[in-house]
Amino acid sequence: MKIATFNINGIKARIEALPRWLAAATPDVVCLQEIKSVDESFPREMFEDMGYRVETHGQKGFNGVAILSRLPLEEVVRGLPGDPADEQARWIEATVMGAVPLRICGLYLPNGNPAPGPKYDYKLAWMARMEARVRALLALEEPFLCLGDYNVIPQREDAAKPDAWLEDALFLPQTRAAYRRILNLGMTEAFRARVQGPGHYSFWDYQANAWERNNGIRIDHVLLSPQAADLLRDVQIDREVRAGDKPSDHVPVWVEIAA
DNA sequence: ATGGCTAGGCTCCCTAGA
Repeated sequence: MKIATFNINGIKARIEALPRWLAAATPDVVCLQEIKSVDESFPREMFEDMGYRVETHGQKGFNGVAILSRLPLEEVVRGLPGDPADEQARWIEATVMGAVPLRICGLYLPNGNPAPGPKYDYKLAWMARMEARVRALLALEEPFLCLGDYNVIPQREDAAKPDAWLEDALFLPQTRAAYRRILNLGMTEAFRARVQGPGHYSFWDYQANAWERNNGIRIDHVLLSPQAADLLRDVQIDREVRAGDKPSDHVPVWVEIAA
């Protein structure tokens, strides 16, 4: 089963590029971030016509996440548990009903800039809530994945110019430590389980010819529970998508799972 | 890089992104 994450930076703006990638890559499950749409405005029929079930958790203007799946989805949860007052649409969970039921968590972790400040406080609080949710899911001892736009640069090798990010919310020591706390619960980061070394990115800024200069960062990640890590067969970053017509500033990242 | 571009709001400039 091929499972992907893709921050599309607006469903309306990606109304051609997203179906183009789906047709070429044929993923079974896709977690989308930054749909920038309310549920009622999401063009679900377009994806249903391509064979996908569609579950959205949108909001007006910003954020918004969704799951597309060729297999039935059950037990959909919208919103990251732990703060009923949080109105930002950044988390959606569902169980993909294949031969092995697979819990999928699609996430759009807060950017957090500028740091320090209230936006950074929100990022760290959100990461603490995610840690609690992952801890609860791990207790079930079942295969599950948390994939999405983490807005975390894990290590220096994950940025073309790491020194430019030292004061940024994506790369501050506190951010990286909070991310490691989630990994240290027992989660496996799929890409680094398979690929070593620098030069692998998932985001290139629209500004300053960042793509042409390969000035990128790797911030879109797939985390696997121990039972899901047992099933990992492949992981890829579809970097060539960034060179297509009217691209998102992120590219898809996907895993192949033996399930 | 004190923001060079992109997206969405309900706009003719603002916020937000990373």
